[in-house]
Amino acid sequence: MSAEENLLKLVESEEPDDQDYHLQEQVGFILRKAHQRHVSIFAAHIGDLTPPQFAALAKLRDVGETSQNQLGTLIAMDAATVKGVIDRLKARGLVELSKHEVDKRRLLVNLTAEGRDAIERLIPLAREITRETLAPLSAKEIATFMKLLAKLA
Amino acid sequence: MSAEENLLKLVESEEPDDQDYHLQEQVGFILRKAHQRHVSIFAAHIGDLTPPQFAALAKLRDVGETSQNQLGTLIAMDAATVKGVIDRLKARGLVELSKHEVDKRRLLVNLTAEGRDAIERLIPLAREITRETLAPLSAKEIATFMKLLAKLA
DNA sequence: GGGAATTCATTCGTATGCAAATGATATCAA
DNA sequence: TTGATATCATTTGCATACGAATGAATTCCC
Repeated sequence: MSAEENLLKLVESEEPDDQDYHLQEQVGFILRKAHQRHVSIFAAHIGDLTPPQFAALAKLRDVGETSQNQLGTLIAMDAATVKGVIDRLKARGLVELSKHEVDKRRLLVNLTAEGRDAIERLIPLAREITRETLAPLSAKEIATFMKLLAKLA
Repeated sequence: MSAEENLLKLVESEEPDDQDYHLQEQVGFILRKAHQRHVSIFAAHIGDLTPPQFAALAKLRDVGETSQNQLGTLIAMDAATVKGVIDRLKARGLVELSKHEVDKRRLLVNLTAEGRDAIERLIPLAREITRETLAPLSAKEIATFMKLLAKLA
């Protein structure tokens, strides 16, 4: 039975045959592989920064100073994860931390001059990473894919 | 400028404006979020096994006994990662290890009876996970999306 | 046959990613 | 006002994920 037939069955809630379960046809598995491929392309172009670190810098460039938690929300990282990312960016002098004057719970994060330079310099590379990641698709396919992927995310 | 216009520019290698770089429109970022969402759906249905652990069991069910490295290749994990996954499955009695008689470098992995029971029991849940992950899309969109995603992975 | 290159597995180090527990602060509501 | 709740941040523990280095075994090829 083809992958398409299996998917159709699945969506229509027909009774599936366990013999027809194939890992390599499952969204989750392919999603994981596509993500892996992208990370690999990213690393080939930007070796000294990870995608999450880049995301933090890029978002700080957009929104300016924010709290660590708020930044995490903006780039889809939980509090524990964002802390590690910010710690490492701080250790490299790309971001600086300060206390919120009014709300003493908050830890404000902002780009340093060096961090701003870095993100501006990296954005053209990031465009190339996006281009290369999408290279297997035609322009029309890219438009379709991005629309559907956004629905899933 | 719209996301679509930016993508078109990018694909056609026109000069982009750095002001128009938006993290939330980049494939990598959305791919990461879609993957996160899937993992979360997976955890809600199968709490005592991770997607990589499930993948290892499902693939062993397909192919039977294989070497650890070969299994890693089949489920897209490098040697270091697959070792950890197999170690944990072994600790739980779901797989068993043995030495290859001829090629003494190889470590053979196979399902135990318990492991086989587990994967058979979990496959219906995995179908439901796939269904729920794809729920935001129509049947037609699913077919399109899976085709394009496969091209990227 | 034997040295070079390859393959298999392990280990180490670093970096996400998330659940759960904790502490400090802020807000809400009776 | 104060007690319950909620929010922000940190820490711990566990599980991927991968590069790089290492050692053992095999294969390649002259």
